[in-house]
Amino acid sequence: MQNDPDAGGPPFPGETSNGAFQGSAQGSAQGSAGGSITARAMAGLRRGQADYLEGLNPEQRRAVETTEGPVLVLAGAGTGKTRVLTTRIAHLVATGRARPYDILAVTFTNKAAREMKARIGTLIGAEGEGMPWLGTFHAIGTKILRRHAELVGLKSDFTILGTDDQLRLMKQVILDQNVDEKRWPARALSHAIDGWKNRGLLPDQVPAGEAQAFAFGKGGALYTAYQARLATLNAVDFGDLLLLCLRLWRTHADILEGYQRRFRYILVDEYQDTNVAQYLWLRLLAQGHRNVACVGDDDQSIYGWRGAEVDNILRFEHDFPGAAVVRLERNYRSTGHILAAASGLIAKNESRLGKTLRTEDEPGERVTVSGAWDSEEEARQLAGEIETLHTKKHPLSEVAVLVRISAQMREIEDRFVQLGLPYRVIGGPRFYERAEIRDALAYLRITANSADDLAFERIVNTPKRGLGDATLQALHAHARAERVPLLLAARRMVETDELKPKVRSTLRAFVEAVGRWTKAVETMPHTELARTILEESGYTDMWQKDRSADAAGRLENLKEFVRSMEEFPDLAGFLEHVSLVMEATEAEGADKVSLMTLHAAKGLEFDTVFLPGWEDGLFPNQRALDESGRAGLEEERRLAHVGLTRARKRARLSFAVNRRIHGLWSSTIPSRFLDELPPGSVEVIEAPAHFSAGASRFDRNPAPFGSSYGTPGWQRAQANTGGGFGRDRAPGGRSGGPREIEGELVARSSGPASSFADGMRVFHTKFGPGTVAGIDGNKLTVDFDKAGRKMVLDSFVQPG
DNA sequence: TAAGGTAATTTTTTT
DNA sequence: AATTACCTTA
Repeated sequence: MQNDPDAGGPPFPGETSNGAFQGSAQGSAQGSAGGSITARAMAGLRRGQADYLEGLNPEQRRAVETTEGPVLVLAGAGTGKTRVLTTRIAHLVATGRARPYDILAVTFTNKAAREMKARIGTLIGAEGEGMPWLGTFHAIGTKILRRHAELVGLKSDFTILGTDDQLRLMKQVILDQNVDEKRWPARALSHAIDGWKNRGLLPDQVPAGEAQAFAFGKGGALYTAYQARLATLNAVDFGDLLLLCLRLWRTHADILEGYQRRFRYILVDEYQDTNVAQYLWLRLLAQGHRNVACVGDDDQSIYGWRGAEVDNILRFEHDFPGAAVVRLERNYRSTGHILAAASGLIAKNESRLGKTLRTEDEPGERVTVSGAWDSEEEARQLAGEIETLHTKKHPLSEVAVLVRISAQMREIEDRFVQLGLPYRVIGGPRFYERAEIRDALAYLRITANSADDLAFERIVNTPKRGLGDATLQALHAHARAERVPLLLAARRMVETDELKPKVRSTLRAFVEAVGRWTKAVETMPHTELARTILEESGYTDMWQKDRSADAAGRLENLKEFVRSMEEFPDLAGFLEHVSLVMEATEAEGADKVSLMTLHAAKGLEFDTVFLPGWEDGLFPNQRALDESGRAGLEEERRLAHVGLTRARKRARLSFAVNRRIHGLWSSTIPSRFLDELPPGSVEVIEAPAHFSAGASRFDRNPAPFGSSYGTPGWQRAQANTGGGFGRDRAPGGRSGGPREIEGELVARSSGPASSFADGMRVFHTKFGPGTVAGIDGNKLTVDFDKAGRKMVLDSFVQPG
């Protein structure tokens, strides 16, 4: 790698393999009137220009051409961020400043890495191996760790654990340390450890107070024990892939220096999403040549809840003194009104570096806001509108519905199914996360590596063989005492009389089967081996016998799984890929509506975007507010900004006045974000004619929000919907018929906030009779005769 | 051991 | 409402 025979080429744009210079000259010849072709080409050459730089705006160009020293590129939504990144790499290579393998380019997702690879491929013609150091933080971390595994106490073929394996391991550790798993569930502790790892903290670096706050003061001990277990299994979790790099570099300065020297140029995508560990990782590497370019957008930081530090981007200039800061503010995606709405909203955030997106596109349609009686109606409305668009030849693949939480998807999907509207859900449980795939993987893992205890445990009784808890306990005891893997322990125990005859023979059959498969690794093609294993183990049989609805789908997934193995040369190669790239390759191209969460939508764009559920509590999400206060609100606002900026031509916001939350109907008020939108770019839509009869108050009374949007009337409506509308809507029926809403509102706003009082006897449809014990706005605390003390919404309680 | 019932628990998600 | 984890019982 250090000595590349092809590396000596001169830094001369005209001679790069893609023919950039020639292409430019020809292009000019076509459109040029005069005879100065050569002169102009030479001039361009002198300035180091090639046609990959053409079409960049001045800021983009600066971001590409400022190659030396630290650079922070603040790239707003739709400003050509990826283009800048890829062009920058092409530029570095084309001008001879670096060879592809001198450049470290990190992304967060495999998808982003893949896209960047493809785009660089078309720019400089170097495919695949051309950029060995382009990848996700974790992929590159893995690559580095495999080279120096022994220095951090691992073998170079260590396995990378997924989340479920992690949890399984944590459970064992908890058991070992005699911690009550009821009080301290494995999930919580795993999460804590993840958090520490995200902050770059090894077990001995965790602040003592913090470590003691977990598991009766044993937090630190558990972390240490967990790491020890990982080491004995020759395994790492995702956090380790970065954390152990840090440890390696801190303890072996020579190795660090090697990497610092190797990476002449460093590029980071989505910098606003980096956590502390990633930040430290980068900072160590960047100490060498200090040519680090970070591209990000503080206004699109939406992963604070999983450890991303917006601060990293906010203090870049402080960390890298003398850094050049380039702002990309010209948006090439959205029309004027959409951009104005998004900008106006995000301007309400206080902690931001500040950018003002602008466009030279036409204003276009205004962002629409519409209300619905309840979430079902909202779904009907939205689906109806999509159908209308579709009949007007709007491709469905250019329509997206972005929701705050996945629970919102259900009603929308139901409606789509009813109408026969083709749709696809993006995100959700990943292919490799599905139970059947993890099971199949576990079979392959135990076959490839007989010491993989976690895999063994997962499938020893899947399908059910009668090897339950008791058997596993015995195996564990033996394995621990002898310090051998479970499979080996099992192999020994079937030679003794420790186990009951029946269990013994089943276990023997299982152990022998695994042995057979392991032998077959050498002789049998790996896809055939996989098929054999799934067949012989009875695993496919298990699903074939399963009568549940999704069994067929699972079998289909298994087939797809085996098929996907074909792309890899052997079993080991496949397993390596799978541990890091946990995603399915989705069939693209079909004309379908996309349905996803706002988080999943980052980086995507569509002509038309629907954003349902803009209600306080849902969006901004109450929990985010409760847990992170103002910072939480700002992150929610950034999420709204991300949602709006996904739209090229049309953005449609909506809210429902009643929504089912955890199965209970609650009345809701429109999101505060709606009020923060610049009124000039917003159009409030009144009820379309196709509303189902009587379902909407907009039908009979067209103007509760109507043209008076933003006026005191709107404000008042907002202030009162919570207490006002819901009351008429006891679950199970619309008692009393339609109301004159406007009159009701006025009356309400001057009247008392609640018609309940402490000590009043009330009746709740679900919890039955009870006594009011407290009132907080529209929430009542009620001591129910049967159900005990509950917090309920007054709309479901009747005086009684 | 495994099925079946009950109680608890609900954001966002990548690697 | 729906999923899921846990606990009881056959």
